Order: sequence, then structure tokens, then C-alpha cells
Amino acid sequence: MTKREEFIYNSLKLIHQKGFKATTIRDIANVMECDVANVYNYIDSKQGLLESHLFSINEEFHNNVDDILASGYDPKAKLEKLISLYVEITMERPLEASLLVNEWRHLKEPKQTKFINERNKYERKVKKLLQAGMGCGQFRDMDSALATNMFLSSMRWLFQKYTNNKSKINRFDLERELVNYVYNGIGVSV
Amino acid sequence: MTKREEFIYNSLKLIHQKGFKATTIRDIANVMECDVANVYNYIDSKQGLLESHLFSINEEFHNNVDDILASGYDPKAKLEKLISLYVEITMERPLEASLLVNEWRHLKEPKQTKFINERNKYERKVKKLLQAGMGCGQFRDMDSALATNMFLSSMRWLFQKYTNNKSKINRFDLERELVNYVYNGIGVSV
DNA sequence: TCATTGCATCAACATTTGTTGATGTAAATA
DNA sequence: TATTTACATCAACAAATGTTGATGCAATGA
Repeated sequence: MTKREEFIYNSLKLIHQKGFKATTIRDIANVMECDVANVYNYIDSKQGLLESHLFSINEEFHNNVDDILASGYDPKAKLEKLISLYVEITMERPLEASLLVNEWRHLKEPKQTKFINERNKYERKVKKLLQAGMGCGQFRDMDSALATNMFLSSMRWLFQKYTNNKSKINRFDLERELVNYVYNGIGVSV
Repeated sequence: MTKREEFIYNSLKLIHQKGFKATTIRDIANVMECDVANVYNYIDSKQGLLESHLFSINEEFHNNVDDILASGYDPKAKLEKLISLYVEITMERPLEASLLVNEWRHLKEPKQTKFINERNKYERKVKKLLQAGMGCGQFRDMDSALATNMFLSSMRWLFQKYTNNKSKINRFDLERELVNYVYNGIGVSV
């Protein structure tokens, strides 16, 4: 691992643990065991650090989402692909993924508005997907706004909390359990 | 609304919007349209403000949880009461509730450890409840750790996001939809 | 060989931010 | 009336924090 990669990893880890605002340049310098000024060999500004992390993971995520939605699958299959995508990103870029949940609030304008707009757009897509599924009888009839939020919150948990327990469960088991929960809940199937 | 209540409400609102770390005493003074020093007529310190808000709502929540768990209801009924409790607290103390999700990270030791311990204890109780439900055939067989996290994340969404849209949906409709989602998912019941 | 690149060092500055002390004043309470 | 309570004002400080500029040095690559 080059020093630059080490820096990226450490800064991400710190921001994930303490939050962006609570993470100081001196904190980063500290875990890197280097001088404070040295941090600026890798970044332009603290804001820039947040922005690069956030928009990098955000773009990857949204691109993949669009690929899924543009595919020929039916709504149920698309939803499963979407869940699969969440699991994949969580496994591969856990620290960055967790930032998407909380730290976007510390973006400054106009980046923050940009981020929020993209997120809203994404949430509308999910809502449409759920409505499509209801329309063709694959999902039961629900308040679609509420269902969207509940689905999204079930996924957000992954991004937010699955940074620690990485090793504990197999990726495909996790995926299957998630699909099952979203699709059947915790009740016994009759 | 007395000036003190106005202060509590405004400070909560700011912390909810910007996060605790990003909310400055001067921000609070600003929305109160008063001098900076004046804020200290109501608080001892910024930390103290966070602590009082967090532990107040936390205690109320946990007390109610314990009452539910100590009751004679079966697991399914207990879970429904628990969901009902989430909705109730969300409706009555939305701003404080939202703090429980994110802002506990900014507690200082030993308060933070105390908070985390209580939360862990709570999560273990939920896990036990789910296991009990599986044991008596009310819930289907699942990885109980995973199921706990998914249930909790579905509830967390309320605390985190339901501060805006208060008026849009009836409380009991919301409750019913939540129970339905947790219990049956979004799939069609066969 | 020469220039570039990656990283280190040290000192310093301007802001932001939490906090305090001393004081005033008007209303509520006893 | 006397006293406490609630709130306001102003000035100021110490610490934390983001950022810069100038410089050195060793390895890489042309």
C-alpha cells in the first residue's frame, strides 16, 4: 500500500468513525504519523476531501442503478438486482458507502444541492419501480412513498453499519436474507 | 411559548438540521436574535446541551420499551407495541428522536460508553424478542442478528426522516403500514 | 545528468468557536 | 418593599482548527 493509498484509507476511516466535522486535519496527521502540513500533499482542502470521496462513490452507485433500471428485467428482478448492488458496494467500499448516509450534510453549496437533487432523483426511481411492481401484481398494494422509505432504510443499514462485521456472514447469504426480509418480512408465510 | 422553551426548540432544530458539531453557539444566538453570551443563561455548556437532550429522550424510550417487554403479550403483540412506541415518540418528540440516530457519537466519555451500553442492551432485548417469536412460530426462521438489524433500521428511518412530513399521513395508518412491512414485506401474500 | 515526483519539516497566521466575568434591568414573587 | 428570577449587553480570552509558504531530500524516470 503506497503512502497515498494509506492516506486515503486512514482519512476515510477517521471520517467514518468520528464524522467529517469532528475529524481534524491534525487527527489525520496523527494517525499518519506525519506533520500537519504534510496532509496537504494529498488534498487541496478538507472540503475537497469530502467532496471527492462522496461524489466518487455516489457516481458509481447511480451509474449501476441506472444500468439495472434500464434492463429488461421485471420489477421484482430489478429490485433484487438493486439489493445485490447495495451488498456489493457495501462489501467493496464500505467506508465510502457509509459516508453517503450522514456526511453529505457537510457539503457546501452548490455541491450539496447537487447531491440532494441526485438523491431525490434516485428515490423517485425507486418509487416508480415499486409502483410498477404493484401495477403488475408482483408487490402488494401499499402507500408507495412509505414503502420507498422503508425499503431505502433497510438498505441504508448496510451502508451505515456493515463496515465492522465484514467477515461474519457470507455475501450471498446476506443478499438472500435481505431479499427475504424486504419481500416477505419477518412473518411466517402462510 | 416561553423564551426558554423557544430556546430548547430552536437549539434542537439547529442540531437536527446541521448536526451537533456543525451547530455553533453563535448559530443558536443568531436564530434566537440574542447575544452570544445570552445562550449561557440556558445551558452550562454545549456538551451539556447535547447530553440533556439525548439522555432525556433515551430514558423515556427505554422505560417504555421495558414496560412492553415486561408485559404478558406474546412476541408478535410485543413487536407491534414496540412499533407503536416508535411512532408515538416520533410524533411527539421528533427532533430529539432524530438525535438518537446520529448525534450520540459526539458524546464525550464516560457518557458515550454509557449510551452505547444502553443501546447494546436494547438491541439484545429486541434480538431476544425476535428469537422468542421464532421459537413459538410467530416469526419465520431467520438469522436473528440480521433480522434485528433490519427491523431496527426500518424503525430508525422514522426517527431520522419523519421530522418534516409530519402532517402528511395519519398516525394509525403509518403504524399499520409499518407493521405490515415488517411482518409481510412488500411481496404479495399468497 | 537533469528534472520531476513524492514526501518531510518547521514556523506562522487568520478564523472560528466555546466560554467567562461583570453588569444592567424589568417582571414576578415573597 | 425587598428579593429573586429571567433575560440582556459588552468586551475579551484561550484553544482549536484550516491553511500557507518556503525549503529539503531522496528516488524515479527521461
